[in-house]
Amino acid sequence: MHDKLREHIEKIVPLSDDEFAFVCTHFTIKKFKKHQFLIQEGEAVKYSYFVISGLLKLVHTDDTGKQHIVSFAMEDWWESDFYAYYTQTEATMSLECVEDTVVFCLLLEDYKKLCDGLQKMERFFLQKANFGFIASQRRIISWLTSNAKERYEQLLKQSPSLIQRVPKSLLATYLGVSRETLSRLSS
Amino acid sequence: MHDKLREHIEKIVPLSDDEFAFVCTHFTIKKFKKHQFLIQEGEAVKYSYFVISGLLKLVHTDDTGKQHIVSFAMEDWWESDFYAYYTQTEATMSLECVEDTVVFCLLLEDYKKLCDGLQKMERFFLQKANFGFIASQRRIISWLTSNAKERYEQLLKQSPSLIQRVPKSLLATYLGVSRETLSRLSS
DNA sequence: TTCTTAGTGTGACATATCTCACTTTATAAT
DNA sequence: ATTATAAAGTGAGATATGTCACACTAAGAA
Repeated sequence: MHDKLREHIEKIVPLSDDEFAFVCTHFTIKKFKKHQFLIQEGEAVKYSYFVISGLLKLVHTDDTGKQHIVSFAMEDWWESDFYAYYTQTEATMSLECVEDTVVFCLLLEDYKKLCDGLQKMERFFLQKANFGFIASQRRIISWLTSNAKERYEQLLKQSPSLIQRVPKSLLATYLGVSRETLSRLSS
Repeated sequence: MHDKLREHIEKIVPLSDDEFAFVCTHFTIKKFKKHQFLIQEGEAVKYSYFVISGLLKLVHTDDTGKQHIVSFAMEDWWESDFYAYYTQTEATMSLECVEDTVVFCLLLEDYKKLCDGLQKMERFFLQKANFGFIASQRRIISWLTSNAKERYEQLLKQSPSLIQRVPKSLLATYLGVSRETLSRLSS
């Protein structure tokens, strides 16, 4: 379990054994079953999560009750309702298991201790945040430049594994088209 | 000039006079006229920019030559083609003045020195990156949940000053609709 | 197996948005 | 003041996508 975390961090900053041991003290492991919620809209957000295995969806529900998938989180991804997490306010999104999932949990308090106690980890989170920002800017560009079919093809190319694991109706919700339209596109 | 930068940073981390003096040595000031380019697609990205005054647009041009505004940057915003900047690769977006603009310029090298030399600044950039990510995630949600009219109204509410300063044809490009459609929406 | 539920495909029509062509109105330059 | 240029508005038809209704298939539970 912990190996995965170490590998992941060391892609960005190398750690000594002692340092990694220190890092580990800040995380707890949790396991969830398909359909369980890690975060519920309207409630507090205690943790940010690092996914060891499984698959999560981050969902925003609009006024009309329609669900929209803001992002999927698979192995090696960090996920949370980050605004609610950093500002300790109510969640505006829910985080739910699409598959049975194992995660490392990080309290905001421990996140801060980690950054204070080990500058390398602050460096690590900075790089993660920067590339997270870039990734979501790319998704915006994809919206601006492409129609539903092209966006679907881009997703196919970029995350072929996702397409195997997720029902198409969920992919539609992520791509921002109706499931009927997506169905017609793929045929 | 420098006051603006100091105020901006101190919203997140307090600085002593010495520390701020150290910070300043990493920046250079530049002035640009309307229509000038700070970054050109296909070229190297030397700097990230902090906007003192004026207005910039970050533009992605698609295969068909159509321009899409990825973001506007006004006073107190940081802007660049961050992927190209961090990875020192060719720009895939251009950055152009919508108005005469004054910026502080930060070389990647100096960005790194700043983070290494003063942990507070790394903290500052981390917070900026985190909230930048959150902001662009919100824009994605706005796309997923709203039609053109609603997105326009959200923008109006959220950045009323922008609407005064930019021609509607540019706003259309930012909102991802044709200028004709936007024109019909506002009437 | 049999039943139930989740996922998928498809037809018909409604709606949003785009595109192209043209006019009108501002704004800047001489 | 006059002319050029940028911005904005509008009509008409084309296209993309949404919605609703229904049929079909696959997969899990009894």
